[in-house]
Amino acid sequence: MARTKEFEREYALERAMNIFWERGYEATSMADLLEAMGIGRQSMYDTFGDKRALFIEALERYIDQRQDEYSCMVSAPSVKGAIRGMFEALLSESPKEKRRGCFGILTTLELAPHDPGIAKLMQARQRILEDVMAEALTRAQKTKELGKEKDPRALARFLLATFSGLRVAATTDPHNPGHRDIVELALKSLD
Amino acid sequence: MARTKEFEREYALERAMNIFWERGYEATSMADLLEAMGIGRQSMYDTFGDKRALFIEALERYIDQRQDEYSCMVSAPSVKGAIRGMFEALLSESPKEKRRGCFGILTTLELAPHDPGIAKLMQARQRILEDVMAEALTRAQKTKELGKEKDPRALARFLLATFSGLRVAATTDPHNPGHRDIVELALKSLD
DNA sequence: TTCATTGTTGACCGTTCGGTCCAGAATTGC
DNA sequence: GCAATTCTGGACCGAACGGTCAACAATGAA
Repeated sequence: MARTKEFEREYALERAMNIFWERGYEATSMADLLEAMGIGRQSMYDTFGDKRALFIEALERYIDQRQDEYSCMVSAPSVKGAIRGMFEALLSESPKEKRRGCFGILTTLELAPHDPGIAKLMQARQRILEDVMAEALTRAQKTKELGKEKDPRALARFLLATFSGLRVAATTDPHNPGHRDIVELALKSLD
Repeated sequence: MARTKEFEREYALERAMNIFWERGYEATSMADLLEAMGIGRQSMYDTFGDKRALFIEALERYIDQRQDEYSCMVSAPSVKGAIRGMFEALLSESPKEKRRGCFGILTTLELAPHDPGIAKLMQARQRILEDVMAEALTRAQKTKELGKEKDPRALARFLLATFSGLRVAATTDPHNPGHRDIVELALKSLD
């Protein structure tokens, strides 16, 4: 019994996510966001609350997307192959994609140290990711793909940390072919 | 034949570095900086140029300090011991120190993607760090501490990337004791 | 002592910030 | 049709932003 919205919430949120991802929270102005989202100022405040609330929705959307990606990959028959695939996918990104960095890591460093709410959010999401990978490695042990003397939880922590490090390295120097060394040495931990 | 400065440039720069480190570039205002540095507005513009120039000096100071730290450590007789020491030092930081994160990684993600000058700076510094570590590992090979079948350059890349990843993990979750797993698995690459 | 030079101080600049207000347009139930 | 409700667009808000300017204080060579 009232007027309908002229824009799609999900589309606008996707655009906002990309802007925040590219520039970080502080460097992104409301004007930037509104232009990218293609909506008016008031529509934004009515629909999402304020800048911080919009940011958190965008961040959660980003993490959901990444989590879906990785969960999907790791559910493949060969867990080792899937993990290699994750790393290879990063290596084969274009320099532009590498330059872009990781929205999650950026947020952890830019906001989490001063924003307990965001810190909790990132912690919780990190734990979920670790669980998914640890479970996959446990599965790999059952199929004898991974030696039973390995500690799946420790391996999951190690691989995810190295993955983060590789992300940072790729952002610093997107054209450096030496990053393959990082992947090969990281994957040796599975032998 | 003119008035002398009432403040010490190095002291003021150190303070500015800490503020930028804690908050990042965008979230730090000139007012924040001037208060922390304890100097007047005009003194700052006369001495350092503008906000960006001050930031770059602060960033270089930070990287110099870290580079001196690591260079000093890896020059110890046992290279393996020194590398373990680097990781252990991070693990034994207080939660507050861990939360603080790494100024270099923050800058790489916040500014480097849009600021070619800063990107070049970070790339060059990363390469120097890699060289220092690769040379130390080569030295370790000569003293038979490290097997001669290893690739020092690849190992240096891998260890530095994992170190970055550990830094990010420590920032995300400063109280997590599981980060030791990352260190132990990373150091296995030296066996 | 004089005077050119440099450092300090605080007022001031235009711009941009995130956020609010309100008038009017569009939609739906009656 | 009407009335109730919601959405939209633009004017507007005070505050904070990075940066400049000009008056004044300190210094040292002549």
